[in-house]
Amino acid sequence: MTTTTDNILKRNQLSVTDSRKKILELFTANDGALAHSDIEKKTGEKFDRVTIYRTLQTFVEKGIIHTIPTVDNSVLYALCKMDCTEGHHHDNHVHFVCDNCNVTYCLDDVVTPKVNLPDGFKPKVMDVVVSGICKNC
Amino acid sequence: MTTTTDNILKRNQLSVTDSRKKILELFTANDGALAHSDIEKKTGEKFDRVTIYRTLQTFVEKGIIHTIPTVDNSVLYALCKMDCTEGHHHDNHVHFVCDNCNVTYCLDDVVTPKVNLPDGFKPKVMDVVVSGICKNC
DNA sequence: GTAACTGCAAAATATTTGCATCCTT
DNA sequence: AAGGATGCAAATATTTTGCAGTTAC
Repeated sequence: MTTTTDNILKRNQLSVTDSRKKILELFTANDGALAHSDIEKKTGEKFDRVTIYRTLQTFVEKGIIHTIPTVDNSVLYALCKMDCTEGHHHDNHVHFVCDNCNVTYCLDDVVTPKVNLPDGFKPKVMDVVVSGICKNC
Repeated sequence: MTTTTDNILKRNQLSVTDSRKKILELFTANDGALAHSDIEKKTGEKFDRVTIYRTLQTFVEKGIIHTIPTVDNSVLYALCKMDCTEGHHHDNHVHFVCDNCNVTYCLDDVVTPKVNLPDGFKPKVMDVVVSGICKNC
């Protein structure tokens, strides 16, 4: 049987390995964003730290996941839900960070609003980070 | 003669030292955001790396500067233009990163738009990061 | 003079690279 | 079998901490 994670990997011309499957599963199973350390914990330290770095980097390059800008400058990753392609990531995204439980949500469905920039600034990509209280708190 | 930077420091109950004056000057003289490494370079490595870390941290705590969320997770700092007070930073901000010259601008004057979040999400603070081409490129 | 700030050394963390071995195709 | 992926070791880079000496007030 071919699982969803296998498909995602194959579609991106990546060989299907234990670490990639497991890490990708974490993302599909979770609607929150994950930090490198979360992944280490949730995989039970089964994989080398270096492997996790390389796997995440590969996934970002392929457009499977993307990094989330955070105010405290921790590094967070979340699944790309739609048309992200290698190299360029389609990110008109809204991210939500809960002040209480500290989970970061990637709200792909929320439409990003327009902003009026000063003269001379030409916008291309926009990332929005909202913080507050989430639906589960 | 009392300079502006001196005033800012005094207003925040910080003693006026060389490093603090110089680093604060960099921020007031620049409309872009600064990374730790920028500060090292622009001060001509005159101050210890540790002093810069501590100075920046102090400024953030006092609400003189704030960190900017970046997609590539580098750590950037910019001046707070208005009513930021100790502990809590008033940040309905728009930040603009130029794809060309790579400068980050802190557009305090731009009004942040409203977004419609899914049920149960209560927004408090919103940070917007726009990238594209800036007025000088 | 005293409290606060700085610089140096070193510890703790985080990230990257090289290479030999193992696994996927 | 061949190319790519992993794990280990080690090199770098980044950030934090402790402490003694110096400076601002």
